[in-house]
Amino acid sequence: MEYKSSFLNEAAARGFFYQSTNLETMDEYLCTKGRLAYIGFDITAKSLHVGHLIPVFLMRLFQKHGHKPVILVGGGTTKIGDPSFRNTTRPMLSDEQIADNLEGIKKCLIPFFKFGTGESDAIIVNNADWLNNLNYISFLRDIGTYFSINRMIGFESVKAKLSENNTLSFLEFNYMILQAYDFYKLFTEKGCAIQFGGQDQWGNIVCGVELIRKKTGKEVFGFTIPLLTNSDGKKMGKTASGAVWLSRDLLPAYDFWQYWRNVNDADVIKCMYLFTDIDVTEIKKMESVQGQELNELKKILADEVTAIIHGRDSLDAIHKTVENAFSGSTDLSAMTSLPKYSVEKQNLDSVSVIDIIVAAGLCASRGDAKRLLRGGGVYIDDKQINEEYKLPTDKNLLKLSCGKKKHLIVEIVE
RNA sequence: GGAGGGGUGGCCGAGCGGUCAAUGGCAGCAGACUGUAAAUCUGCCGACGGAAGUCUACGAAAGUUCGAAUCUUUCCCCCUCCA
Repeated sequence: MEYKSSFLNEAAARGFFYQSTNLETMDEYLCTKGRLAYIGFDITAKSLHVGHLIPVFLMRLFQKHGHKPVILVGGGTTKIGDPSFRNTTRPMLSDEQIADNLEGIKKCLIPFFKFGTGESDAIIVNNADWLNNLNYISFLRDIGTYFSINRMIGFESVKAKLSENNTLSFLEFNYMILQAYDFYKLFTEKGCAIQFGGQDQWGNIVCGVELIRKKTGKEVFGFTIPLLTNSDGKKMGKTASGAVWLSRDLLPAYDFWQYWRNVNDADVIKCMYLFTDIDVTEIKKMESVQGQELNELKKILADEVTAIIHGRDSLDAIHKTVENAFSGSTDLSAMTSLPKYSVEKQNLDSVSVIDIIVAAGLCASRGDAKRLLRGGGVYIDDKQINEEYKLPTDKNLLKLSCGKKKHLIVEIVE
């Protein structure tokens, strides 16, 4: 389908579009540059992770097409916790934790946008600014009157929670109303007439659209992104061993790059569309690539995503490390992106490989490290070692590997 | 307020006095095969210890018992039905 606005065309072509309210009018509306749209992030951790990338990249696209992204951080709503499609209640966070997380998240957002006061410069707003000081009675009279419980319990997100015998607390039930209120605030105070969100946010977004219509008689728009899953059905961006963080304090650029280098074959093209700035027509040409050659695409994908978040400068070191670490090269000094661990020469007798593995955080416990070693998962300079192995005394650099992908440079110092 | 049913390892879910560090599934880790992919097969999967073993753990606390995830009491939490 062809849209009038360049933004919708590209968003749809790249796979960002799931559903929207009044598509035609919104399309028309977006033909004028400098429109505002917002998306909200809860601040439950001190960094964004790969799961947040889809909305972030959508916003980036929005800015690319001359519009103004409004990033809403949920300093207020995080205190409530969005219950949509969750079966456990979110843990309550203290004010200090929230403030701390907020700083971290802001940092994560910086590489994606141009911030400022210009027509299409992104801004960050915090809903704590208007939610924290709400007066209960006047809020109920002013806003609560527009919400019907009958209607709210009809929303899929609520129904799901109720039918699975989970408790939906009144606190959580209010999340929807507050999110609608956010939209209302941003519309009336900043003229922001579009809200983006994940597919699971549909109900919450529609609530906002309705609230604004009832209160102001104006039409605003909601736009949702499809729930993207891996080829194996898991939510995209979720890895098993914890989230893939965007903050470099939590995850070094090298590991971030590796995450993308290792995506499933079936997901490479999808990720190209969503997470890179590569032109749609260019990606189209890549769609025919099959089999082993996909590895090349994975490298491009990894490069492009990493460049956006960690800067293009970070790629050099990563490439050098990868070329050496995965080719059996013995040039350990070239693998600068690998973590390092130092051992003093005089301690060599008392320090075992297991000690190093645990101290460097490659295994969670000594038992874990031992099992790994027994199972043949530990290598020194690419040679599998066994329990009798002693660290050599005649070298000053060693490559210690746990499995084929996790490497550590062991430095023996005087 | 009343009656009933529950709370077990990251999750789901068995066990219902010793053989239980706890079946099974999922997730995870490693090995084989490959392409740093997927699928498949094999092994591992509480902590400490070289090992024997020790410790911690079946919602919390007390108790019965030689011995408790399993029995009793109290407490906390969740669910269902009734009012």
